Amino acid sequence: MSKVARDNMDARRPQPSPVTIMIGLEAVIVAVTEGVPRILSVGHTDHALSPPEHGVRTRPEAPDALPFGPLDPSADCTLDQALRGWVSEQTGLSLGYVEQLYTFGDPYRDPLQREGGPRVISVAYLALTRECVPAREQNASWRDCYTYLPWEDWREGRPQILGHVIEPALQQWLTGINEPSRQRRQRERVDICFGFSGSAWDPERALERYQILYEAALVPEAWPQDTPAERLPTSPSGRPMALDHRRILATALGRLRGKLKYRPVVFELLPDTFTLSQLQGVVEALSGVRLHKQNFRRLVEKGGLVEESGGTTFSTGGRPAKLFRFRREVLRERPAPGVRLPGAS
Amino acid sequence: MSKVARDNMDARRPQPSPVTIMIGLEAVIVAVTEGVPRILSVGHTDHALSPPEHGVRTRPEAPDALPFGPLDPSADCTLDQALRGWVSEQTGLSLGYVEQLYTFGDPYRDPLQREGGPRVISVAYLALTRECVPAREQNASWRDCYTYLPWEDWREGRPQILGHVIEPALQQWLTGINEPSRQRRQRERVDICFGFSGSAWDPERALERYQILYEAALVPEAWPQDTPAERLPTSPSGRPMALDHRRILATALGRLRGKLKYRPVVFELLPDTFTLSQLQGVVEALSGVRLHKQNFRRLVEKGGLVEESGGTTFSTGGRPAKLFRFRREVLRERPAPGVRLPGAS
DNA sequence: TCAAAAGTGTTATCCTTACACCCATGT
DNA sequence: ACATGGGTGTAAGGATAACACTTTTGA
Repeated sequence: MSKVARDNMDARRPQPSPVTIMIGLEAVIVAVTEGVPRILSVGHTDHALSPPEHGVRTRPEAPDALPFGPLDPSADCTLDQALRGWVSEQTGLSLGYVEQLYTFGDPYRDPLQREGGPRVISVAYLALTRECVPAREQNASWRDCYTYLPWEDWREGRPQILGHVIEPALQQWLTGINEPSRQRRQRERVDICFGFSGSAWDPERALERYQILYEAALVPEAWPQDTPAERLPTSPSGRPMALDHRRILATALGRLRGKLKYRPVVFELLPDTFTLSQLQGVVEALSGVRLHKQNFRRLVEKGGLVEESGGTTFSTGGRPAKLFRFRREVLRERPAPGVRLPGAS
Repeated sequence: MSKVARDNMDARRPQPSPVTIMIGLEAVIVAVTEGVPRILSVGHTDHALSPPEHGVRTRPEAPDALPFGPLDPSADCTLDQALRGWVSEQTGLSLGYVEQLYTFGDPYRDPLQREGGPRVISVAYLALTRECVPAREQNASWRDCYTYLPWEDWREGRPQILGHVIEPALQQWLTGINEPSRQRRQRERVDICFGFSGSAWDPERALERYQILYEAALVPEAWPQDTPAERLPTSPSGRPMALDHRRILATALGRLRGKLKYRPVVFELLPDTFTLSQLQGVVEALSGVRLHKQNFRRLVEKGGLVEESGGTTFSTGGRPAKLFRFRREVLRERPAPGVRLPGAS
């Protein structure tokens, strides 16, 4: 090996440092049942089950959290394997589709570091599963992901919370910005992300929206640890989560919404055979918008995404529906097969 | 804090382990000049400048590497800030657009771990920059990214190397797979990724293609460290890089190609004003395919992506060209503004 | 018989693609 | 004059979005 390359190698040797590093693996495990997109969450207490009211001053003491497991650096496995391992151990779920989302490494994102603990770097994953097996752990359960991000669900029209709570609060935040050019930039960003002032609502921008709410301190997660209860600003609702887990959830939702359009990931969430309404229901649940029935059906059928399985189901409430299955050959035919959302420009 | 939540916290405390963890930040820094997409690479020796011949048995002793810097866990900054910091320190470049790509954590991906060194987790970033400032470091330089991934450049038609080297080598690899169902699955995967057997070429699948070449041991990076020179399989060309850096490069290229279509990232690589040909040249350089001139122009103009700046340039070789600039307002008007490639289904 | 959900048909409109052709400069 | 690259017009085909309408079940 040449001297140059050896020098580069040497640069990688660890410097002595008082702070050690820990890798945490966090998983957003998604399943859709009866039109509800659910994620597996742990650590919540039962008395906290009722969702907080809009605008109520609140700071839950035992917030929900995403399931996670530490990485054993001496273990002889990849990050993915480690993740699958502890998820199966803790919950009994064997994950199918798994995708790395993002690595979060802000200092002090875990309060433990303040107490002299290690610096925790979290590698977040998105996992999709068909079954909602009740988790093996006592304190884990499947929860509607829109309890955490209620402004993301537009299926019943524009969510009340946007007009009643979020828009005025963000306007107030914007007027509080002194520097004019900064204010203009932020106003544009808010308009684009939240669809204010005539901008369109883009379901994929879930992370950017959460990020803005965080910067504007409209989510309890952004408030300092030691804020006295009476000085807390009002929460724009949405159930909080531990640490930055809601940010991770928003990342997962945005990524999944994007992926729907160009990869056939929906089928990871459906049984082998399904009706077109079921398929549409899952897409709607995840994207958070309603789709035009006839056009949706034509798109997936003529797009070669599904084929009739031959069977029919009578459990529809109306006329029996044909059963379909995913048509794998589409992978050969089209470069980016997925379910196009309207206005996907 | 409730007992449940506290238990969760405690699970995050570090276990005693003989193996320590190190975080490395690696950057794929991209710039496009004169139609060549370049990345900043370090650590190569001058005598290795000539590209290896197709099919030559070779194992460069001082491979090129991506620039990287270790994360100081006690430093009070985010991963992004740390990255910008050492890039500016080492190269003098101040990065504009920066995006996290992926975190690589396979054990023993760095041979140092075998020698009892720490487990290295690499967080890879994609960074775009306009200027090709000659790097401050002696052994850093800008290099055509297709020297590393020659099969990805279809601008002059289908690359020779695909038909002459890669396709036969992969066919041989496939016939060597004993289990029939596995062989069928892998054959389908190869066809889809490389566009064999009538499948279309999808520029975005750069990572999947590299991954296959790696699994088929067609890149030197996949060969065992101690392979004697005479037993080395033939390389399907493409200049190798250190560790898994070529995989990181492939990740970056695929991601960038995808992003071009729905986010206006090209403009991060162009000066403030530019001609439409320059714009097209950059898109072509990155996507690796030629685009239809007139349609491209109409798409970006009627799509509201650019506006005339008023000026013209005479350094074209033909008729002077109007200068354009990026039209920021498009962000408001369209949910996902980008440059559509042909056949984007 | 009616509600509910499945499924079919048709049309106007826009966007993509491909082709042919003209324009302004340097040599 | 001509080569070179910049720029315009137009027509065919396909995809999208919005309509109204029929069919088949359970209650």
